[in-house]
Amino acid sequence: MLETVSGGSLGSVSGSRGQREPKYWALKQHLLDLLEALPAGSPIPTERALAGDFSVSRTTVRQALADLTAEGRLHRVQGKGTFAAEPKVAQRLQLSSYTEDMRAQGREPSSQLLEIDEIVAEGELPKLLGIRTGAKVLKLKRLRLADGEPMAVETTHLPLARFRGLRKEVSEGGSLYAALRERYGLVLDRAEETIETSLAGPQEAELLGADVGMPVLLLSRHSFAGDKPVEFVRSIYRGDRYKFVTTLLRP
Amino acid sequence: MLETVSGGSLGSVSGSRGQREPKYWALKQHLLDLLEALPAGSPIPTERALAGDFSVSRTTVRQALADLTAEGRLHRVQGKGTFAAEPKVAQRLQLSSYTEDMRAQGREPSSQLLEIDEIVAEGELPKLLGIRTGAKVLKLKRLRLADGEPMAVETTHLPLARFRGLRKEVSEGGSLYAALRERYGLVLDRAEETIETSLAGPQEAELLGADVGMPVLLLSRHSFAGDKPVEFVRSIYRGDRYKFVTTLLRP
DNA sequence: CGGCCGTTGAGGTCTAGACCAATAGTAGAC
DNA sequence: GTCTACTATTGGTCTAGACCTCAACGGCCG
Repeated sequence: MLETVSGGSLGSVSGSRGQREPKYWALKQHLLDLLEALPAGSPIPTERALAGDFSVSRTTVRQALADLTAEGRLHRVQGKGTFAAEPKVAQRLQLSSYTEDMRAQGREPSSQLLEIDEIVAEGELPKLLGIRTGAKVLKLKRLRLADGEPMAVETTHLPLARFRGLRKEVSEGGSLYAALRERYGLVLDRAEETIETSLAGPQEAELLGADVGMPVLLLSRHSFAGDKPVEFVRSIYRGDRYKFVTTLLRP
Repeated sequence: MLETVSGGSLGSVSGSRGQREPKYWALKQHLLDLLEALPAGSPIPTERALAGDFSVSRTTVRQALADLTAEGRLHRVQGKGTFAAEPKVAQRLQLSSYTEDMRAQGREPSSQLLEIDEIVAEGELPKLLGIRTGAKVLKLKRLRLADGEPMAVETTHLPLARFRGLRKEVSEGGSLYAALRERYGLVLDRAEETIETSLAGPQEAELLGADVGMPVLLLSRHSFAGDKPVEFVRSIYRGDRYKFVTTLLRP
């Protein structure tokens, strides 16, 4: 049976902390307690059951569930139910390829090439890649996976003029960084990264197997080899399943 | 007058992309277009006005507004209205004090000491600080500001035994890192940081002047001086206003 | 046996309206 | 003139119910 500690139901808690305590918030706290004792993947009661048990409307239940889903504590599947989510996986912030990153964590990396195109540089791209507006840019869009699970959607931009033939190589499934190193003799030695939050749109949500509106981590990487810009990458990671780890050293 | 490009209203868009296009999503896209042309701080129409103009229920309008608020595009104030939000501010990821960080960006840093307590180490804390369970820990909770704006809520844990007298020093407004350096001869030379997403709870939201449920960046920092752990910090940053920047070098 | 199909039940979207809480302006009392 | 109290307006919470899509199960038919 589901009950709060404070008496009968969730209703009118307005005496405990001297302030408002919305019902959806109380329900959320209760579900958090419940989740403590639940292994990942366990189903939790249905929306309608929770509404009945706690004598609130389904809308109120959904407000609590939406919060917990956005926090990465729940996983919802239409037609099936709502389940306790998996814990987060760490992603090391370092100047290495995706493949190296994942291997170092004992996960099996793979990629799906979603899109490969030659586009015309405009907006912020010319400045970032050190080329003129209108120059050709190689745009790569890849879905990154670890152990078969979608991890991130990565969009890479490279100046096409410097890397003739790269398109063919990457199309055939080669590693981008390996091709840069072996074919062009380039080793990336510096990168500027920014990390910020955003929300998953329908396209990203579908690719990542996530829910629309889920918080994501937006990672932008601007890489250099010998002070010349080589690539500009924007990656979208599921915020509920991944976190970034970095080690800082005093110079 | 507010109108979509596709005819009269948002209703029944179901022919455009062969799939569902929820009304709240269409409204959200429309508002994003509107925000493009709006300076930060401008008010947008009220919930009831939007509901009327687009012939949808207020609940549907609120779903669109909640998304945009979580994305940091809108700022909502009860009793006043809904406004276009400010753009993000960068926060450099480096092994330095908050004060140094902010100064380097030309912002005036300040702090408010919210809480200072001696607690007993339990859970993960003993391992992180290299002490035994039950040992005393100095817990500092501070609100970090830049130019008077709340930036983050920072909770620091230090092993009390190594730093007798630190409590008094910090209570009197001294800089923590300066005290460690000058009084205990300690220079932090390494830190492990993790960055992940979370949602603001009522307490953090109030301190940060943000809305409950807004995505936040949760930064954990584990700092060392000569291989001995010195502090463990958890900071909560507003995800809509700050992003983290770091430079990575090939060793 | 195997595939089709309807039923059941889950979450997803949406409505129309209610009351609460905070804000800001205004009219009246002193 | 100033202060207080009222009121209109805003977002915040909540209800009770509707209809949708999607997934799983099971029985019927070939």
